[in-house]
Amino acid sequence: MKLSTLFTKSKKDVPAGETAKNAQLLIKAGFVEKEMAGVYAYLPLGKKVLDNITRVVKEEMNIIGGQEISLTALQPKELWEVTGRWNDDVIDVWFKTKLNSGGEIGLGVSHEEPLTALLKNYITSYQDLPVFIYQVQTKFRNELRAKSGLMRGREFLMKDMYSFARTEEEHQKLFTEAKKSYERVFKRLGLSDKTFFTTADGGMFSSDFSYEFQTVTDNGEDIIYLDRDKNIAVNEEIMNDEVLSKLGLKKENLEQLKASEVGNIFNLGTKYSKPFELNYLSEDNKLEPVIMGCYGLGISRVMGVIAEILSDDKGLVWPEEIAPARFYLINLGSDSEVIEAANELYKRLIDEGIEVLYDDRDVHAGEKFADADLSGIPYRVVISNKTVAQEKVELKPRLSSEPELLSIDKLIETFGVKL
RNA sequence: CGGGGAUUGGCGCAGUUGGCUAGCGCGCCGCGUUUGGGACGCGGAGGUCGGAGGUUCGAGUCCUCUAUCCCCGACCA
Repeated sequence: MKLSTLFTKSKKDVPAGETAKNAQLLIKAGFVEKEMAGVYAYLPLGKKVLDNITRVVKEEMNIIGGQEISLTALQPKELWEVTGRWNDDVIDVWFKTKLNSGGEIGLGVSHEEPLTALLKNYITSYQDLPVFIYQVQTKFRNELRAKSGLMRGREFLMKDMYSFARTEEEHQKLFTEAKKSYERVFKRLGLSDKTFFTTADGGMFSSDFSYEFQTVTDNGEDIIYLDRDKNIAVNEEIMNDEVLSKLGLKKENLEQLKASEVGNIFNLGTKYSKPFELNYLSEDNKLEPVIMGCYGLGISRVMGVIAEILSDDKGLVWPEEIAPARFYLINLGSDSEVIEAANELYKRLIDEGIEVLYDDRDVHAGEKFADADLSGIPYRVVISNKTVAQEKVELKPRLSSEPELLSIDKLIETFGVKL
């Protein structure tokens, strides 16, 4: 993509009211636009990042056998009355509205009910289980106070996966697989150093604990207590002596940290399968309730968290897998040889299947460098009189301050698609 | 939902006790000079001051109501 044709541009100022670092940077760099509190539109570069995060998540869910579907955002009241969760005292963040033809509907806050109901049409035998089903969808929650930029929205993108097992033991197996896949996701997203498996309250989903992936950041909403040696944490909401001894943790080894919940996985047991009568016939011809699990991952929130914690004073820093492009290509100056060389390299990179954002604008070097840094694209490639004279290009990783000169062939050999 | 702050061109802001054609910076358009870290000169376009009502000869400025945004708290399935 050429920057001269990209309709967005970076800003020098950000709204004073926007204090969350993630929102400030993403708005400044032209990745998102705020529509209202907790509701953001994604612009071309931001949409690429969001899609890339989604891609990584889907790949990992698919590896463990996740089957992707897409449920509906419009939810009929009747479905949620089965579990009592239509009641505003139970779920107080519904966006509810009426159909012109009569019924009452809500915008999906989560999807346990519809999926459990749906599976009644397909799960009848022990031979139909186990199964992982997931979707990536916009969720709507009427938060009293949206805040922290992308980290607590009223409309946000979430991957929610559900597991369906025959027995508690089978559920545990699925749970462990899902947990591992989450660890791979956070590793690929560059968050693993700061993300910890955390035991938390089961909330209204479960009478047992729930488990969260908490990424340490000052802008987080949760407080966790981390045992660095054991690499596990406890959410403040369940911190007490009983829980600690159950988890084998000692108070004196714990470090108090602020964190943001980027993922949440837990056992639903038969909480939903019972009311919806989602049963299967066992080998010995007995009707048994399906054991369910739930695995959430806030994709747009993760994007906010990454913007928040991986950035530096110059701007965003995207991990390679999710960056909007691999290279930020700059032509320096207006000499025709330079521009020609840069244009040629741009074409070559496209031919080689390397994503590149080409800053072909007629602006000063400083502005291009500043935007290159701000955008967080992993590698900056500069074509100038100097590089043209030596028949080389200049390469600089986003976080490095030392550019290196190398030939175009070497560049492509290093970064091109391996066939 | 409680408390605090805010709303003035696309963005960031200023606008004294009410007073004349509402300013500044960024960005934008044109011409020229520049070109390895957000350059400069000259000339332009663009706002009716969140909304509604009121006080007044006169309201961006005062009063009432209202909407929205931000922060702290509560909430967070």
